[in-house]
Amino acid sequence: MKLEDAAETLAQLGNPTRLEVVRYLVKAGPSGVPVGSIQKQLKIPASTLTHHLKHLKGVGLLMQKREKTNLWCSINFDRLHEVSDFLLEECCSFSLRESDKVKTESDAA
Amino acid sequence: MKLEDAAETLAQLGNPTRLEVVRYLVKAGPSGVPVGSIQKQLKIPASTLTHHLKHLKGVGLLMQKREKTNLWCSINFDRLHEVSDFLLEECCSFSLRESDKVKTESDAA
DNA sequence: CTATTATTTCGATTATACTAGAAATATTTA
DNA sequence: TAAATATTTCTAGTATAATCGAAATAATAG
Repeated sequence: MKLEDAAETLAQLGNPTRLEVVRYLVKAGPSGVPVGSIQKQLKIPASTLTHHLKHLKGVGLLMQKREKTNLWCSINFDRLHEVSDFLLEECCSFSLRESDKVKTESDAA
Repeated sequence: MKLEDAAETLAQLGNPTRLEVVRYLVKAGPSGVPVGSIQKQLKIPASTLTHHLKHLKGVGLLMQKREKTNLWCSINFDRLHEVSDFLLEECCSFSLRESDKVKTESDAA
């Protein structure tokens, strides 16, 4: 995952309203829930919710599928894993050489 | 971890410049690096960097320790783990009852 | 076609974030 | 004290995001 994609995805997760939606969708599991149910359960105004869902969809965290009048929403678990992994990847491989950690003569140049 | 704290932390991670800093600090490992090294390596203007470091510190992702003229920065790995865990927690426990997933008569009320 | 339900678009307000240059401050060394 | 290095504060321009009511648009059922 590219850093900029990760940043964009994290930014979308970094809004309390959206994170609440994500959490709700995670709990809902793969089958998902209709937009209207999210709206009523979490008490988010419809237009606000649509706005946020568009954001989540934009970064690939949300999948939608229409069935009759309902638009079912579900989390893209793979995507969520990718982001989570990005945060921790390389956590255990401290690869900077010591010489890069302190200001050296060449730094000053 | 409370949802709002998680959201705030994710929001801070969701800026490309800050995420780059975080990645750099993760690579640097527990011993960390001075502010100036980050600034030169990543080519971030000093004032911009200070600004971002303050944000990271604000959500507990960054630890700082002065030694002579250098201010050493290191990642709070535990904090990073917490956020990462938040994203995935409950991922495998789909706890919404089916009755909550579809609009019901009581929904309409 | 009409009514009903579900969702989106529009528009406007308000707030907050990113960026970085210049000047200020701190800390050490000579 | 003076000089050098390191970091922060100040300030300001610019951009982007969050919010939500009202109206518009789908989609279906009768």
